[in-house]
Amino acid sequence: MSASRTARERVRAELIREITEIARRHLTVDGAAGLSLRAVAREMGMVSSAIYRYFPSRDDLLTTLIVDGYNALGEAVEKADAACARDDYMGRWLAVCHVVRGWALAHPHEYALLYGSPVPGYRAPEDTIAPATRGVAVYGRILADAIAAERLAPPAILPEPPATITPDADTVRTLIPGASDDVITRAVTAWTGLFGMVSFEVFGQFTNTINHRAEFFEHTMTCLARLLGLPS
Amino acid sequence: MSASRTARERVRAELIREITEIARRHLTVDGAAGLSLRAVAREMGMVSSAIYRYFPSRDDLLTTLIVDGYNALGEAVEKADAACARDDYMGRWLAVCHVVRGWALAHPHEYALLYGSPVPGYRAPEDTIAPATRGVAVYGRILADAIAAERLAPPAILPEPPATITPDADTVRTLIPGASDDVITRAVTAWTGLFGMVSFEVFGQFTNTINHRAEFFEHTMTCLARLLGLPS
DNA sequence: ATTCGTCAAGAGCAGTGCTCTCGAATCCTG
DNA sequence: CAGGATTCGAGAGCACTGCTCTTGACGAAT
Repeated sequence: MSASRTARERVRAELIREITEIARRHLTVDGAAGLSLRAVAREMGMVSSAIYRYFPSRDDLLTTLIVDGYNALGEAVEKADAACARDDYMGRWLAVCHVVRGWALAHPHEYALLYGSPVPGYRAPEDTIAPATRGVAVYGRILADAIAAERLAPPAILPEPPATITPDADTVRTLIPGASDDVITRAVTAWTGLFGMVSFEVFGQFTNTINHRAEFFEHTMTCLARLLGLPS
Repeated sequence: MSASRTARERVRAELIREITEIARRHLTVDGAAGLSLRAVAREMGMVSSAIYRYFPSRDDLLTTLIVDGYNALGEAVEKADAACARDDYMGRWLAVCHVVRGWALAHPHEYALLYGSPVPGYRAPEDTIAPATRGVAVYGRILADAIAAERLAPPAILPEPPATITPDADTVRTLIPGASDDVITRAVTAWTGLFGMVSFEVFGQFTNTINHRAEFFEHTMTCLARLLGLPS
């Protein structure tokens, strides 16, 4: 029962892989709503009903694509972070920002699937939340490292967060050990700022407005880092 | 040719109104992908082909819904701003934030249509860009008023933006007269931060993480205002 | 009163997700 | 190795979608 037992299981795993591969290609071309089980089956030389042997519904196929997307982005984030000097906290943050933006621009439909409007009658299953935390876990590690090295110096321009959010901050603190409530809220603000910026760009909110987007992005992410207190 | 010429045009306008009304109700219930021309026609006691007398395609119906959405949100923003003292710049900004968040939570599918992933093969026509600027115009006016009153004092914790983005800043400056490039970038950062936060909440990115969302939102928006330099 | 434009209705096309049944191929067990 | 159990692909079919085209009826202008 190591990698593959029977021949049937081998071909089954291979078929599942091939289906998701074709589906991902259709997704990147036509978007989530254009993903058709019948079209995938047609391309595989199968009949549509045969697909249902491998994916009980279209939503399940979509779910694995979402999971794959989170993993792909998460892995890219991990690699970008790993390529930086451990004590270059600002560089690590900017690397994460750039790889998120780059991945989103390279795979806009997949990005939309992860961070855009949820698809129609689709309910996000439990399987998606674990891989979804992969990217933000890296982010938390960067901040935790900076805190541990006493290099995080957030500028004292903000009011203290209300005590109401302490329980929520506790949840986030599992990702950023040692962070105060103030740092937690700054961290979430910067994180949502990153994705807000990327979403605005990917979803076309910047058309006819911001054209030097790479430079603009670079600068605004640096600003968010400053708000966070990351050392330059 | 004043309000209504012939009886035929009257009933035609009324039918268009009724179709969009039913379509909007279907939209808020089932989402954009669940919006079906046939279902709308069925509810009106019409046959599906009759709808095409009034909307040449499903995308055109969607476009008017998008335009209506931008106008509804824009009008809400305008009203919220108008209800504040003109020199309470922080209050006006927070009012805008709250009304955006409230409207998004009350109409998640419509919000997704405006600020989420663009629908499948749908290309945003020109008609949508004008109403889309209604909300951000209010935002620009708030900042412009604060600048004119010399009450905008952004904390000097950020690096100067690169000169590359000056042409883009010029474009935004038509909305915020008198703003420096630095203020412009801060303003865009705060604006995307607002929508990033709202999108994360509406699209379910905060589930199992941030639960005291109203308080959290209030605080983070205050932080963004501080970054902007709005007086408390 | 007749002509002309507008309209609702219906049939129809091509496509979708999904279910069911039916042989055939494959696997596991005796 | 043989037989029963599982799994699988194929096909038909249901209910639904957006959209097109034709047909016949109604109302308004000439």
